[in-house]
Amino acid sequence: MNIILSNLKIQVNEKIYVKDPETSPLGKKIVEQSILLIDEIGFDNFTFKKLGEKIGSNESSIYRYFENKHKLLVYLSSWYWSWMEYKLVFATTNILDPSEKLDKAITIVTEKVTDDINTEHINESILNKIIIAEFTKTLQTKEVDQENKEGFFLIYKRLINRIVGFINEVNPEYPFSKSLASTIVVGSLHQHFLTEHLKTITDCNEYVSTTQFYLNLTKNVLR
Amino acid sequence: MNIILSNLKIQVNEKIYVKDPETSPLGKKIVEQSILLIDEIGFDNFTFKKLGEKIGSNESSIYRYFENKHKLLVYLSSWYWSWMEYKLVFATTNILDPSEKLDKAITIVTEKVTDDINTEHINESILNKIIIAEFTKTLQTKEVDQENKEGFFLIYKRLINRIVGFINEVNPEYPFSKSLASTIVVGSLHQHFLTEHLKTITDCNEYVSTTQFYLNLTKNVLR
DNA sequence: GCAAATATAATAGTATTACTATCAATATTG
DNA sequence: CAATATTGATAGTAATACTATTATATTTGC
Repeated sequence: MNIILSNLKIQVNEKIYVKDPETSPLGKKIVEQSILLIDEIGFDNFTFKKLGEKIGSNESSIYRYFENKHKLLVYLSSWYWSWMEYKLVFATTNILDPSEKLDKAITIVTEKVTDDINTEHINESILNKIIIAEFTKTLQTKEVDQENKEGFFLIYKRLINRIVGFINEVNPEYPFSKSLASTIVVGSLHQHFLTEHLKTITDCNEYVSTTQFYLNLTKNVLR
Repeated sequence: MNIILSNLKIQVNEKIYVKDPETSPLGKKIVEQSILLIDEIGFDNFTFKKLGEKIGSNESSIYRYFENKHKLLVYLSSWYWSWMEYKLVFATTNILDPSEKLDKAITIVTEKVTDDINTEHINESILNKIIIAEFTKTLQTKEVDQENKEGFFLIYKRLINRIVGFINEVNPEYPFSKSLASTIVVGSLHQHFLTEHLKTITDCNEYVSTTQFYLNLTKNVLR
């Protein structure tokens, strides 16, 4: 997987950016440092001015890559889910047993993320923290229907539907495969959040993982 | 239940507001109309200035009730979960069979909400739409740990823990009752959101309800 | 019923945000 | 090396998120 990923450019819908940040050093710096800054101060407090100061660049230069900070977050999310999709595809390729394949998939999307050294400018571990803390904000806006039409969430929906396919292989009779898949993916983000901030309403902690909870849940639901 | 609720004041943590909006006509108007305005334009576009214009009142008057719009949203959420807790408590009182009680509880927290005519100035149906679209924003801020310490989310956590109690009654061996309860409550909000905006990654629609999905899931997980 | 206290409205003002526009300086490329 | 594209610097605007002050109502307590 490593070799393949190192030669692979994660593709993100062109409508999300003004100029593709992967095509220049400044663009890459914007992506790299925005991840660190959003993690540090939170998306709500994040501004292009602050990012400009952090990277020693002008605010107006950042606007040449992204229309606004919302689009930047959508970009980071798309990148994350696309990267996650690759991990999932490679981890499940050549596995014939449907249950084993589904378990692998659930493990990939629910476990804690470590940095992928093949992507120079992106720290996936920190990006994962941002996704846990901020992902639903990309969806929960008044513009969601318009942005959905423009394909902003295609990669995310494709990832969910890959898991739906695995669920259907395990139990073709189960009538809620889509809801189960979306529950696993977005629910595990929430459980990670609770583990960090509201420990009294989750069982997940350093000893019992979110992955265990969802593996157990899925096994029981589909048997 | 109606008679009881009509005499009942929903209690919200005092630290959330500057002045209790329930104590004056202006306060009630702020709560009533903020629900309508947030639903209309979305929380991100909502400002106290716009609310002031809507209710024919001055911006500065609103600041005497709520420090900022985030606190107002936390107030509305607390109110909502408190109201939900009453519905849950009354719906489950005197039911002896644990499974039946849990099913009732799940139904209450996952089904679509209709207006409660006992609360003059609050339209619960619209408030439910706001909770679906905006609730996670009350948690997902950099200040979550501080606000949690101050008790901003107590009512919500108490509601989750009531459901945890019901789950434990049905199956005391199940090791993930807290994660299951939080998954049901926040997950059902997400399923309602998907039903409205990203229909391709949910099975819930006008014929198959979110409630059915969670009743089925819980039954299978706990048997 | 009136004085005192409280609540609300009106106005003004500040710092920050979220941009857009223009032009100069610097790199890149053909 | 000239043309082109990219970045930086500066300035400017409208909106946001407040705070402060003072005037005007309204409520309440005696």
